Amino acid sequence: MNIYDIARESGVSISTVSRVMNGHTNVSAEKRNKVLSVLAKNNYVSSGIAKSLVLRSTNTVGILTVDIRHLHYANIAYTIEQEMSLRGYNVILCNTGEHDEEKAKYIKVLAEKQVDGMILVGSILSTPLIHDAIKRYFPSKPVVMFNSNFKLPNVYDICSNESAGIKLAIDHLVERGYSKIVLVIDYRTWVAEDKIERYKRGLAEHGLPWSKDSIIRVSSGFENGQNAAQVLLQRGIAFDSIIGCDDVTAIGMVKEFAAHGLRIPDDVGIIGFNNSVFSQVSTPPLTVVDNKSSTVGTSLARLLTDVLQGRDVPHSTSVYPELVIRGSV
Amino acid sequence: MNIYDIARESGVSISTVSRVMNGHTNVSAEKRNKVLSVLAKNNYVSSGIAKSLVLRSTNTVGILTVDIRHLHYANIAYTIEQEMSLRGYNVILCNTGEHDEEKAKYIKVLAEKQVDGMILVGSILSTPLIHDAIKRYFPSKPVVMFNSNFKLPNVYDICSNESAGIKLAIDHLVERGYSKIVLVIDYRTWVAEDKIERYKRGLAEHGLPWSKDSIIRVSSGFENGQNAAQVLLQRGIAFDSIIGCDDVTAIGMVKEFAAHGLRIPDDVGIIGFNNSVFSQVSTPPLTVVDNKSSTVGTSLARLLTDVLQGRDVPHSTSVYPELVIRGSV
DNA sequence: CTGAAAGCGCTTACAG
DNA sequence: CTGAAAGCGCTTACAG
Repeated sequence: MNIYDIARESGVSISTVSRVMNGHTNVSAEKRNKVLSVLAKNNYVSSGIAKSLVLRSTNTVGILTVDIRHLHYANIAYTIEQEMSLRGYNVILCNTGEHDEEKAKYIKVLAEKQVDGMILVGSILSTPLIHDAIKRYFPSKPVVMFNSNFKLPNVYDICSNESAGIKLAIDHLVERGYSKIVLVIDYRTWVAEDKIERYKRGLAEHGLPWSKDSIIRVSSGFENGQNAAQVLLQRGIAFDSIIGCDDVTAIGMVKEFAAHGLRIPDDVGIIGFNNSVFSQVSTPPLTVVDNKSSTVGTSLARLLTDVLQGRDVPHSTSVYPELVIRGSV
Repeated sequence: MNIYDIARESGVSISTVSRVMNGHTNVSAEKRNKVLSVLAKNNYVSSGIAKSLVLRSTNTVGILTVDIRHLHYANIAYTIEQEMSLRGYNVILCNTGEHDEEKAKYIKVLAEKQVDGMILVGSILSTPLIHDAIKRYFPSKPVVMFNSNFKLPNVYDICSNESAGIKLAIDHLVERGYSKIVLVIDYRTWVAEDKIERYKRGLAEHGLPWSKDSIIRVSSGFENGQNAAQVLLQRGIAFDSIIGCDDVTAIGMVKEFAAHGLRIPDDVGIIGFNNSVFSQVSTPPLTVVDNKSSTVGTSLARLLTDVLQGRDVPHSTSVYPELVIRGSV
C-alpha cells in the first residue's frame, strides 16, 4: 500500500494526499477530511525512505563510541539520543571497539545510509585513519566530535579539558598532604598525552619530582584496576595517592588496596574520573573529576542540530571539569 | 554524484555500474576495472536509501529500551548491536522512558523509517498500548521482545524466567539461615507480579509466612535503594534479608544499612539481580541472580536475523537465571 | 556480457 | 485549491 492506493481510495491525486500527510494548508477541508479518514482506516504509514530520497535528508544521525557499556559513554549516548529525538532525529548507535578499521567501516556504512550527520565520542577516535575515512566518505555533512579534533571544514568538536582536571586533582591531593602521586592512563590518545604533560607540570608546580614509574598504563575496567593496584604494590613503587583514568578502574584499585589492608584515604588517596554512579557506589565514595557527561551529550546534540539547521556555531568548544569531593581523598 | 555520473565517466550503462558495485560476476574484466577505478577515483558512496527503496529492506533494525544508562540494558543493547553488525545490520537506539505514549511514538517512527525489524527490551514494554502500536504500525515485520510477550503472528519473545530466580534466591537465603525475607520490586509489570507470586510460594515452601509489609516498591537506582533501606528501618519492619530488584538499587541498600551500623551479610543478607559490574564493585561483593544479559542480547539478535532470513524459529523461548554467590549473603 | 526501460514511494514546482 | 509530470538514485527482469 502506497500513496497511490490512498489517492485512489480517496478520489484525489497523490499530490493532494502528500499535502495532507505533510499538513499543508492549501487543501480543501472536504478533501482533507476524506484523505485523513482513508489514511486512518488503513493505518497508513508513509515511507520515510522514499521521502528521504527526494528530500535528501534521513533525519537520522550516527553516533560512534568505543563501547556503550562504559557508563560514561552510556550517559553521553543517552543524552544525545534524547536530545536528538526531541528535535526529530533518530540515532544509529555504533560500538566501534578499539580497532581503527572497524571504526572506518562504520563511517562508510553510515555514509551509505545517508545519515544527516555523525557524532564521534571519545579521543580514541582521533586517528589518521578516521580522519581519512571522514574526508573520503563523509566529506560535506556535519560531524561533531567529543575529545577529538580534525581540521576539516565539516568537522566540529567539543573537548573536555581533561588536563585541567588533572591540575584540579593534583592541587587537591597536595592540599590534603599527599605527595607521591601516581597517574593512571588508559588509551594512548592525545588526551592521554595531554594529561601526562599536565601531570608533570602540575607536580613541578608543587616542587614535586616525577618518575616514569609513577605513570602507569592500563585498560579500563574493574578487574584491570585491581591488577593495576597489584602491580603497583608488587613493584614496590613509592606512592601515596592515585589519579585514576576513570571511575570503574579507580574502584578496582580501591578494592584491591583494601584487600591488602591499606586504608582509603588514610594510606592511599584516590581520585576517579567521570563522576559516574560508580563513584557513589564505591566504599568509600570516590572523590572525582567530573567531566559532566550529560552536559556534554546535550551540547554535542545541539551543536549538530545547529549546524544541520544552518546556524552559525564555533568549530571548537571547551568544557571544563570540576572536582567533586567525596571520601576517597 | 550518482550512478549516472559514474556510468558516463566509465563509458558504460548504469546497469553495469550497479552490477560491479554489487559484485555481480557477469561483467567483463575490462569494464569492471574501468568502473572500479572511476568509483575509487571519486570516493563514490552509493545511496543506501535508493537501494532500500527498491529492495524494500533497510538493513536497519530498531531497539527500544527504557534507558540505556542502566547497565543491564546497556549490556543487552551492546550485544545486540555487535551481533547485528556482524550480520550486516545497523541499529537505531531508542530510549523510551517510562511513558507509554513515548514508546508508541518511537514505534511509529521506526515503522516510517522502514526498519526491517524491532527488538523491544524490558517487561515494561508489555502494555496494551504497545500491543496496539505494533499491530497498527508494525503489523507484519518481525519484532522480538525480551521479557514481554504478545500473541501476534509477527512477534517473538525471549523471556528470562525471573520467578525461577526468586526461587533460587529464597532457597539460598533460607539455606544460609535467613527467614525474614523482604522482596524489592521496581516496575509494575507482569514480570514483577510473577516474582511476587513466586516469592509468596517460595516462602510457603519453607513454611515461612509473608506479610504485605515485606514487599516494597521502589524506583530503580542507587539513591532510591538508599531511601528504600531507610524506609525499611524507619517502619520497624522485621527483616533479616533482602532480594533486590537490581544491582544498583541493592547496593544503595547495602550502603545505607552499613551507614546504620548493620553488617552485611551478618545482620542482613542481600541478593542483587542482573550480575552487572556493580555486584563486583560493591562492598561486600553482591551475591546475585544472574539473568545473563550478554547471552540474552545475542539470542535476541539471532532470533531477529533468523526470522528475517526466513528461518523457522520458536515464537517463545525461556532462559533460566543462575545464582552467583559472592559475599552479601 | 550489456543496456534501455520500468519501477520502488515519495515531493514539489508548474500550470490551471 | 488541484493534478500531471518530473525527478530523487538505485535494481533487475528482459531482450539482445
